[in-house]
Amino acid sequence: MARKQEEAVQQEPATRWPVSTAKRATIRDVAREAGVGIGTVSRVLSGHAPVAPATRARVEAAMRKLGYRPSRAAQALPRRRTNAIAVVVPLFTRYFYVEVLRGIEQALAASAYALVIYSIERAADRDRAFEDLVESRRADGALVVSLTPDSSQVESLQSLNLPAVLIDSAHPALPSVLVDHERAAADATRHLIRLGHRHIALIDHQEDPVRLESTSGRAPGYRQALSEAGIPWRADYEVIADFTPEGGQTGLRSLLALPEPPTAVFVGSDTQALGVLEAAREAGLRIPGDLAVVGYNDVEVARYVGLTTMRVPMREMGRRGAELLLNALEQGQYDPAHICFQAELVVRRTCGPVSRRNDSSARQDGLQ
Amino acid sequence: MARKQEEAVQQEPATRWPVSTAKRATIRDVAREAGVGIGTVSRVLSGHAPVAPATRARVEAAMRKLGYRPSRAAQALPRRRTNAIAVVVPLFTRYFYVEVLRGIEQALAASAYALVIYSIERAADRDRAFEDLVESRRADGALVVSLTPDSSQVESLQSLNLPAVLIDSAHPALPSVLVDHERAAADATRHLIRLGHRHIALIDHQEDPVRLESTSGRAPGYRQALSEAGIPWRADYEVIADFTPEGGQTGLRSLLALPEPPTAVFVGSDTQALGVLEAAREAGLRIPGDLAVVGYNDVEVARYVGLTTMRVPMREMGRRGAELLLNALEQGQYDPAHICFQAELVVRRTCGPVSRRNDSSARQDGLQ
DNA sequence: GAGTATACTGGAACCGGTTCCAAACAGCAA
DNA sequence: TTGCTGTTTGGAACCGGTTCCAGTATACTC
Repeated sequence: MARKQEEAVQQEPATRWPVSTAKRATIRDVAREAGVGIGTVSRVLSGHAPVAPATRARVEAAMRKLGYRPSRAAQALPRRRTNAIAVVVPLFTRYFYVEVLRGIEQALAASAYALVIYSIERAADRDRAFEDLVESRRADGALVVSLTPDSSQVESLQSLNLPAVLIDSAHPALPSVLVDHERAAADATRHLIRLGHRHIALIDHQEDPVRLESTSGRAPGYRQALSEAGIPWRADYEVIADFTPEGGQTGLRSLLALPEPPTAVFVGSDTQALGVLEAAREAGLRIPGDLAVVGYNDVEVARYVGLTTMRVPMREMGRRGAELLLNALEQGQYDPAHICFQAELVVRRTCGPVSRRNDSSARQDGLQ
Repeated sequence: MARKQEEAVQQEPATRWPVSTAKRATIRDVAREAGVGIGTVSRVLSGHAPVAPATRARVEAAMRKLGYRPSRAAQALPRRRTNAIAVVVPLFTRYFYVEVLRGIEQALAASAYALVIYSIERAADRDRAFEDLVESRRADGALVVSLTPDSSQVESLQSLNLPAVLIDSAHPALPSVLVDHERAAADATRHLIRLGHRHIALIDHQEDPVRLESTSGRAPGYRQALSEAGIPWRADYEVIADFTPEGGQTGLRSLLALPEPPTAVFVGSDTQALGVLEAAREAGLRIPGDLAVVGYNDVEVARYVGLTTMRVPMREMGRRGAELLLNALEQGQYDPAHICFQAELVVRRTCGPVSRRNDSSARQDGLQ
């Protein structure tokens, strides 16, 4: 009888936080205390304009004495900038997005910008986030991950003078950082072909529910690599499955049930690939002997599981996107780049030559 | 010759974003357009005070015509609130923190609050974040994850009237949401004891670099369970390793090198437990036959790998913490709770009875 | 000693909202 | 018509900073 995760609430004497005690000191209080004008205090704060050393010292003493802290809200108004950057990101939990966020965070850490997150779980959120972002001018710029704003949204961004950079999505009017998914998929498939495989299946996931256009490009790349090699494309070798290990698992099961099961699978995400490995083990297949598997993304555990996969430079993408945006903010104009990263094949233990018969046809390393 | 992940930059005609074109319409513009006073426009916006239907319609028409959007920055000043909540979170990449964030996000999605993230990677960041948070009043409240503010920080939070809730850490003056790590560790160890194990090791990680006090509680719980069962504690069975799969791997290797290696390991994190499983496989140990493993957290892949582990309700913790904070903001006073969640043992495939000799002593399910 | 930079400084005006007070107006009873 | 509520409305004052202009003091030149 499993104990439920009950939560024990320990009551304590009610901790009222002082509802309206100490009023914060304002710039005028400091000015009075130091016997100077508010302009002088402001100058001391910003450091832009010259202030006599003696005066500066008096003002600083007053600030310290009063525990003065400038209010960002008040600064934001005349400065016309919030010193925050908004990130619009779908499906917070997926490794890919977390990694991108991490990269963004790294780039922003050095700057003075705060990070405001808009998480999108459903398509409806998407528009709400854009609304809020654009309307409220809560941030000075936006990073949009894996989401393509529609033209009216791009228009409002522009008319509001709100610079935005797309990461893993594209729009002609906005700078973007992307991965050549199509080429990556082709490379992954070519690797399997070079290993001698002719029966190569694809297990991919549906596009994210919030991403309106499907630009994944994995299927096109896969097909192209096949056709290059003169391998006929087979509809029954292309499986769409959930973006979960279980999805991959059922995906592979259905492939193994075919009259002529594949000897290799290219899986559109490592998350699914983990399930593929599990299903293979469960079916008694030896990897890579009986089945070769290539994943996609290079998730943290992939290295550990020994999964051969296409490494997508997720963190770098975030970093680069943030840098682009910071530049734009600084310069007042876009760096007009569309930066395209290439995924890199990482060979590990889950793929090898097609069978023991022709093991001389290729070796596991030095292939690229 | 592996192709490096080069980035191809495609130049495009410089996309200058209009530097200072359309000035945003202000509330005064709307008032003029609609032929009313600014007060009336404000009333229409807020909906608080009564406005004659005809007037409201005129104002709304004017707003639409001018594309008017109220500025949050301007609203924040007189309202004395920013409608944002700050989350101070260490080590963004760890699954635990991402899950907590996810829970927070869920709770906040319904509210009108934006989410501002302060990510802490080094101890120095911690104070900087608090400084910024407190000083600048960028948010109306704060959620602090796994970090214990020092007393001066708590003081400034209180003197500034900034409500804060701690998640996975505690302070007498602040509400908190935590897990009973000690009990959880004891439960995990007891489970192994009940399976008949007497040689039980602990592999744990150092405290997070940014968390000053070490309140993990895993070692104490482990030791307590041992002593309850009359099993002598052995220094060589307690290993501290990096918070990575590799850490777990080397941890287990060192345990296996002992003259009397353990038959079971309780690992302080699933991340490390994955490495433990790998090291066991590599050493030719059968799991759970030769080695029983219990992890900690119930990371996403744990289920999939079949890892028996203590489930920590990470998302719930985030959600609950955010709710506490939202309540505090709404009511102007703290819900004075210290909420304590219990971790739950999730039995999967990585632990079983001590050896084949006494396999009748316990069964894998129905143990709790 | 007058003339003129130069270095500081004070504070009004402003950013774009909210709030509140007083005024305008409508409706109704006396 | 007058007096008295009650509803709407206008706009000044304010939130807490920044900016800029004008003014004062000091220094330097001739």
